[in-house]
Amino acid sequence: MLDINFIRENRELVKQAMLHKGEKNNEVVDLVIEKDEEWRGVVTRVDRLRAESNKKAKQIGQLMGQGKKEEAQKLIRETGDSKETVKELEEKMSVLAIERDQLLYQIPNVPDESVPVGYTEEDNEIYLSWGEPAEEEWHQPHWEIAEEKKWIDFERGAKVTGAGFPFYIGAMARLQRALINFFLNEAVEEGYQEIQAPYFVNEDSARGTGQIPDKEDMMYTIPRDGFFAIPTAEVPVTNFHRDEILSMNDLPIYYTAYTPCWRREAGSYGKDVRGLNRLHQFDKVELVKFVHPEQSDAELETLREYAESLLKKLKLPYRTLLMCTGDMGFTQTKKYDLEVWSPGQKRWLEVSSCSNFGSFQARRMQLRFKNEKGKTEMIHTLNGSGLALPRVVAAIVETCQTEAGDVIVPEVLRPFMGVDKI
RNA sequence: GGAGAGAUGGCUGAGUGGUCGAAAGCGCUCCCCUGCUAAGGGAGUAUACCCUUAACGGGGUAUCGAGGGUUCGAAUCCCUCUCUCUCCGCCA
Repeated sequence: MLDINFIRENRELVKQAMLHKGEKNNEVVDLVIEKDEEWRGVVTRVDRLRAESNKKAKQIGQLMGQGKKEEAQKLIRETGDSKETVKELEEKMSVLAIERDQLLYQIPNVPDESVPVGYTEEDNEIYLSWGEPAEEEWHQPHWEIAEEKKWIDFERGAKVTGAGFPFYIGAMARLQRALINFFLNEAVEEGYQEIQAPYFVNEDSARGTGQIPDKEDMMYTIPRDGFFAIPTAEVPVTNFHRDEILSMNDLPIYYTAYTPCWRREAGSYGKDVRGLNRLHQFDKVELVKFVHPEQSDAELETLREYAESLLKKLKLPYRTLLMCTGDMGFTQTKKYDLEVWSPGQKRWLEVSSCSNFGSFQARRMQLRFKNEKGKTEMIHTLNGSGLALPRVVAAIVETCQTEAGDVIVPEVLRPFMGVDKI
């Protein structure tokens, strides 16, 4: 969420930002400022009343200590009338705070100045392209190749669990394991600390990274225990430092984690969901950064460059999009999407999304650090995929297939695969 | 799953109804002393919010695992929950 004081001082900027992100109901900005003013008024009254009764209680304590029981009794009789008022006001105060926060949660992060203003994916900017997308007609979509080679079993996955939960078999299972190892090794080499995270999180964590309240439907729930199956490692890893105050010397912190990801993907059907394009369970290696606010712009660029380097090493043609204001999501200030070329489908597939969240997530999580002046300040968080597996697998299978039908294993994966072709 | 013990500031640890936001020690920061890494002396050292100030600052409120209750007054008493530890059971 945004800082209420920032909103107060930048009312028009925040309203404008909401319009740019495609949120038409920007009068919530005015409402939250009104609500905050009301809340502050009540806080002031409560604080004053409590100060009075604290003072009296202290006097009574002193009198009791000196043995002046009768004088104390007299004072005790005088109290009590303000007690009711305090109680009423306290209730009002907490109701107002909740109402204010609910409004606050509806206000998205403000996009960075460098982000193009736009409302559909047409408005995203092609930031750069790498490699020559294969155009030959004989390239098959990966689901055909996988079926011929018996590499992926969607039917049995559907029988055992449901649609979108495939089995990977033999060389395909091995390829996934190879990619996980390759991605983790590269990340560690780059200076990210490898961590293994829980696959379920509680409600506070889901709120910390912003899945709740705005993207609640994306997650699978375990209601009996109040858990959510993680939709991305971003959730447990970013929440790792929730409610902490870090020292400036700790920064920057880089983490990488491999986890499966579960997404309900409610309401998405059609040709986009064929094969590995969109699954309910998939594997991903995630990258998370905690950085000094002044560094986050530069850190986003190095994050993007690192993610791109993985595609280069796999020799998969890709392009990088700078997402426009309307297409980049609620919590981000700036976001790049990396899309790999799928020669069998003749389309681009998103395999990574690198985002800067500024202090938006940190404020929800109360994740702070002591700055140069010894003051506590919100940290900036960033994350990116490095990378999401299924579409990379699809791209490898389609791109590296020869006309004869073999799939040539990318060189960097051969140490993990043990073979040159599958 | 059953039984018991516990949760206090960066850490260790005192505190069982009143002047406790909290002793003491350690750590850390600054200053003093000392002619050289040591030792000693002094001061400071949580977080959030409100009011006030141009600012430095000042005043106030809340927080001793979380939430609720009793009381003029709660770290301290009562209730609920969470977590940690020990023992038993079960188990990859």
